[in-house]
Amino acid sequence: MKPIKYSTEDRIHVAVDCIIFGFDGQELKALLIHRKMDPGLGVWSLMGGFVKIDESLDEAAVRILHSLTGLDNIYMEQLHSYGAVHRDIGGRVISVAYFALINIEDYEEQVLDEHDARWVPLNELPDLIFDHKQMVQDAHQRLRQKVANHPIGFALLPEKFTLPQLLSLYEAIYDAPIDKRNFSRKMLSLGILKKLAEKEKSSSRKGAFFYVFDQEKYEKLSNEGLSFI
Amino acid sequence: MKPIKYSTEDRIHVAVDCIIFGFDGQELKALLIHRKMDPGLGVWSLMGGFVKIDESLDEAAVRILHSLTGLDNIYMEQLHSYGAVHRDIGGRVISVAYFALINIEDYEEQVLDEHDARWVPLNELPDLIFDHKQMVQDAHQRLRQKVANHPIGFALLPEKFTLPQLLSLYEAIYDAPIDKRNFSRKMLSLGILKKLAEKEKSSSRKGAFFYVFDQEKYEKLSNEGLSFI
DNA sequence: CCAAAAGTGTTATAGATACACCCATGC
DNA sequence: GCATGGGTGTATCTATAACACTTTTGG
Repeated sequence: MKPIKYSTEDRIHVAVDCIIFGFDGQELKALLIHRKMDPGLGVWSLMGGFVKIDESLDEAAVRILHSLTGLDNIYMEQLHSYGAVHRDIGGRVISVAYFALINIEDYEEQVLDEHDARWVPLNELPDLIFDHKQMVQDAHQRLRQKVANHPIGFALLPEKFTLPQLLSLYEAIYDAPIDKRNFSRKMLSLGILKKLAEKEKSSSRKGAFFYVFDQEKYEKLSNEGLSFI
Repeated sequence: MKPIKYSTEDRIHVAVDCIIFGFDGQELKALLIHRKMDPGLGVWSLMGGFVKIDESLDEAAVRILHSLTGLDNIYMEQLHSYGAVHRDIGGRVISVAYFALINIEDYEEQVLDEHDARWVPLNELPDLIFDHKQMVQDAHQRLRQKVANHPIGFALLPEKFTLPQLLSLYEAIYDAPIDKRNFSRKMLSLGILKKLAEKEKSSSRKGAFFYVFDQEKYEKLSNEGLSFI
């Protein structure tokens, strides 16, 4: 770290807040906690923390996500920075929001209790502290845009997933029904899904074939912009 | 301002840097200055400044834009926050980048000299300080996405503009030729341009009709997403 | 044999693309 | 009358949207 050469005035707390999305097969959910510090102790909140002087914004986001979920190598993207003067009643804090997509099955029940955290469906959001509800809504909006053109939805599903599961995910994200014939034709025509011989048998007698996302094929194709959905 | 309740550790300089776009009828340009402070005095740079403790990020962006251009009520949008630990050699500084679209004719030559500023075509960018070149490239990319779906390109043109001018603008933004018949059909079919009786006569003998962007019509239509171009 | 979910094909429509000629005017 | 840029129409193709029946199999 180089010595600080700028004046020490005008330095500001910078926080990172994480909108963590999960999908349980039915609904799109966000991981919320009860805030563990004053002001606002106990109020519903996103997971967050201050950026340390010797870590980048991205590193802070990874650290904060890890501290709540125990997970690494998670899809994460910077959303927006929130900088209203009085957005945090504890003092001047600028917050850089990140959103993350995790496979909800990877998330341990026990960690939920340790952090007093809960998965909450997006259409049943309680009041959140500060501007966190706005952040969740902005993240949801961004997710909708993004999954339409980028293969990131898979991060919300297990590694092996079925087309009906993928369809349900998109319907949950858009909160709208999607025609399954058009959907599967389009998804498969992108050429980035690898069909497995194995079937998922728990949700129907017939069983649905598993697929995996083929990262390599995708990178070959995606010299910019396939269109999903 | 409420008293600071959080510890004074971990406070960080937060800067705003502005990518200011202009269009001279031919090329898309960015407004660059020679940096006026150490470290990096004299190096090509974006216009920027530290966020003050009692102003929001958006306010800081407006202030900084105004200080360089004298302009108010300018289209401006937050782009991204840049937070690598050593991105600024003068100390730990997180930068929130904003991009602005201005009508280059509104910008006074004299202000250029006062600030040692210059309009530089995007494909002739010199080396810029820190990560500013990345910021310009990210902003250009975002502008491309945005003008495809939102009526913000008009902010780069005079209030009254012709279809050929608008076409040139889009061609400059995408750095690609666009068919003028398809373009004007599509633009006009959106129903957000008002044709004036008056013609622009300086660039052709026949003259091209002026249009103005019809904000009201747009707001009526745009309960989400027209598709431009 | 039946209930439940998986899988599959065709038609209609809208939007995108490609393409070339006439028009109006100042000189 | 001619050079210059402005303006316009049509045909093709591709992508999307709408829509319903057959298949599989565990019980």
